Amino acid sequence: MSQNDKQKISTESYKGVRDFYPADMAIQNYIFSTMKKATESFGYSEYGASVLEPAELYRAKSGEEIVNEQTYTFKDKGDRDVSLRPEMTPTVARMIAARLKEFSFPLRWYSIPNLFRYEKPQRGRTREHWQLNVDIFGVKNLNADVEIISIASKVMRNFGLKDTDFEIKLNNRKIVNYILNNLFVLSEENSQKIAKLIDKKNKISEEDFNSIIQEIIPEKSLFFIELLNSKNFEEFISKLPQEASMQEGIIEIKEIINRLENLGIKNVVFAQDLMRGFDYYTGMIFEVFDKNPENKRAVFGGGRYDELLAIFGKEVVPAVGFGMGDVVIKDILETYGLLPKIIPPSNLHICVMDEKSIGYAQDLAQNIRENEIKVTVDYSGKKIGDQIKYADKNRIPFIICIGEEEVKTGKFKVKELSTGIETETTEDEIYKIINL
RNA sequence: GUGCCUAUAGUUUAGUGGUAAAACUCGGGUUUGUGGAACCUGUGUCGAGAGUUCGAUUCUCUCUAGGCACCCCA
Repeated sequence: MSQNDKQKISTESYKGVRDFYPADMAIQNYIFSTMKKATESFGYSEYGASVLEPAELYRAKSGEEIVNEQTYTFKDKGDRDVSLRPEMTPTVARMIAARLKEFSFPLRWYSIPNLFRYEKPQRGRTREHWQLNVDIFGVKNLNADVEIISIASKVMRNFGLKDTDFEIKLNNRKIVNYILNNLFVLSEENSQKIAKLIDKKNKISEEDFNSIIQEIIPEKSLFFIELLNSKNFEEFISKLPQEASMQEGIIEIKEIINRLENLGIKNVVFAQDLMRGFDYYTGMIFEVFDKNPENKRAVFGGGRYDELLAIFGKEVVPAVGFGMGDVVIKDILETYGLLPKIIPPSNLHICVMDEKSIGYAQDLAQNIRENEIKVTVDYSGKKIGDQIKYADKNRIPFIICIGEEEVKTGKFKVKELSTGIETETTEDEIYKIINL
């Protein structure tokens, strides 16, 4: 068998998933640690779960078709239907429902799971992505909504984005539902059509938009369009009848915007055209928008979903949360030039002059590492110039050269590559120079 | 999932029906204990498979992957 010329295995990664080479991983780690730090500053605890879930978890919520077409679902050897999780919310809801009696609420939980979706890959749309999920369970009042949006804002700020770079759009399902179901009395089918249409309002022309509205609600299309085009919240509500079932939603929005403003979060606006895909939302919904005029787009969002735990047949637990994907945020940090510079893997590179000195160099490295300095030893046996070149290419800031002299005296020179300055020192004193 | 476009060195790209080029990167070398330079040099079965042809990297088909739009939206 000549395996070499036949049946070569491709070096390509599986369709729609990414390899993370060290440079990519460094960025990924930076993104994750920034997310974690912001979230943990609000006292949230990290949880985790397997990527494998029984497929029925998603069927219960989304219906058979979506499970078959949009998720990775297959049979295991025991004839069970298994899915790779397409989102985290059902998992966390399951975990909480399972131990409802054990917890004292509220629960503040977060996770950065990888999620899978069987979709045709495109820019910014992969088959595997990671998503920060932040949720608070067990708080019925608006304090939870305010807290969740505060965290979202803090994550953005910690990434170095300014409040003027992005906008937090706010709407409320109570208002949306009232308008679609009570005011225009739409069938389920039509209200879904309208919801989708509103969602892509900015993608299609005004004429197309208006004519589709006209088709669905011929008698009241003008009123609908006028309502949707309201310039601000006041104008919007002035056009609506005073109806109790909707007043709640209006009060909530006002209250949330006010309280966030008092917390110094002022880039929050009401947006009557904000819909969001999931239908399990029951109250406040929000979406963070990149205001970059070149590329206005939704970055991430979330909302309140008070009924979701009902699918497990347990008592209902009110919940608010959001999810933030790694692909979009990386994109945005790139456009704003906010990705960190390359972090050197090592602080100190020990160059070795001759074979005999390697043992000494290793021992030295071992001791220097006690001071939390990251040390690499060069075993290449190459010329000293090449060893230094290696350190330079890998952006290792300091080097030491070890040869017969150094082994004999125990003294050596530390060289900082950026300045070329050499300082004579010893094993015990070296941390003073490198920690400079 | 549907339609369209693309695929040449590690990367970005040029090019031709007679088996390929540039820039940068990477590896090796030229100064025998101190780098970022210069110079020399190496690397490709031209995405995979099949067909047309004397001959295919070039034309045709299939597949694979990527991109754009639709769809979907976490």
